Amino acid sequence: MDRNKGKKSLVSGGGGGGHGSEMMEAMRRQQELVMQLRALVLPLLYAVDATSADVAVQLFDDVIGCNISVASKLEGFLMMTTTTTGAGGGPVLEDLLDDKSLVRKTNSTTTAAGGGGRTTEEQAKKPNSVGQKRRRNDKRSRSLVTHVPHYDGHQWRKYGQKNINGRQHPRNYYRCAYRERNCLATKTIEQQEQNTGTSSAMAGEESAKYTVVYYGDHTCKDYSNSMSMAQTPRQHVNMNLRNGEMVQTTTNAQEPEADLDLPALLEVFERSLINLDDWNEDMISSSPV
DNA sequence: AGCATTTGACCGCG
DNA sequence: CGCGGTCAAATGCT
Repeated sequence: MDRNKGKKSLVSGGGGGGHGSEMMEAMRRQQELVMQLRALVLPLLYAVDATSADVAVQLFDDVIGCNISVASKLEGFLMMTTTTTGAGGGPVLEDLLDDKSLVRKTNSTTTAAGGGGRTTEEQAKKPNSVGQKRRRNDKRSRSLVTHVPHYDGHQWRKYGQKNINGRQHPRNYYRCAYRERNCLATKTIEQQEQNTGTSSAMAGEESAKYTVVYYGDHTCKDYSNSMSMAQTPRQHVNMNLRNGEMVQTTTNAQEPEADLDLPALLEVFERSLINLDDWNEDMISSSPV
């Protein structure tokens, strides 16, 4: 069957049912573009003027916050409208059916003395425990290359690190910090191997590029200040550009969501719908720098 | 003391 | 069977 699994059928012609899907894709694309712009601008701006860069961080954060908030509500709205039969709206619901946590581990496994000193006898004792690992869904993944992989406006928690064969740098696995909030968004960050010209060794650290691959969508609530920050002083964002990572320890995650008029929003977006024909979901934006 | 990160093991898929 | 993704206890950090 010509299901939309194999290819991106929803962005091809634009005919038929889902304007909402196109709008979701437009929102996602907007997120990616802003993120790329942020990753491109911030390091340069910080090298010049830290104060202006800080303002830029707030602006970027605000833009992304608005975008994600709208996208989240739009997705919820689409799921409500498509209901069960899903006349033409299918892909979102279908993707959300990835219930990996349905089974998890049913065994108690109290003897799991995991971590560093696990003995070999214990792993033989529990063949069916330690949860079901399912291979990541490769569809709907969005990747980008950036110098600052942490400037995506979200808060992530690292849950794994793997050494990929034949690569210098390991691959880091992150999940949304609000995974308990049914947010299944994950991402992987992997530093690209660069053949440094032996001239400047520290340039490798400073201008290291990272391949960030995003999986899933953020269905969590508002992650931070979102769109009502014009009045709030908001906390400071610590940025360690030397290490290439941003330490952002926000604790105000309990901000309620703002009310949005989704029908009006849909109307606005229908009037200015972005053309998505040339956007691949696998776009590895080779930013030439 | 609580939480995020680390890190070895487990497991599904190709 | 090996690789890659995830889990979860241990460890480190604040």
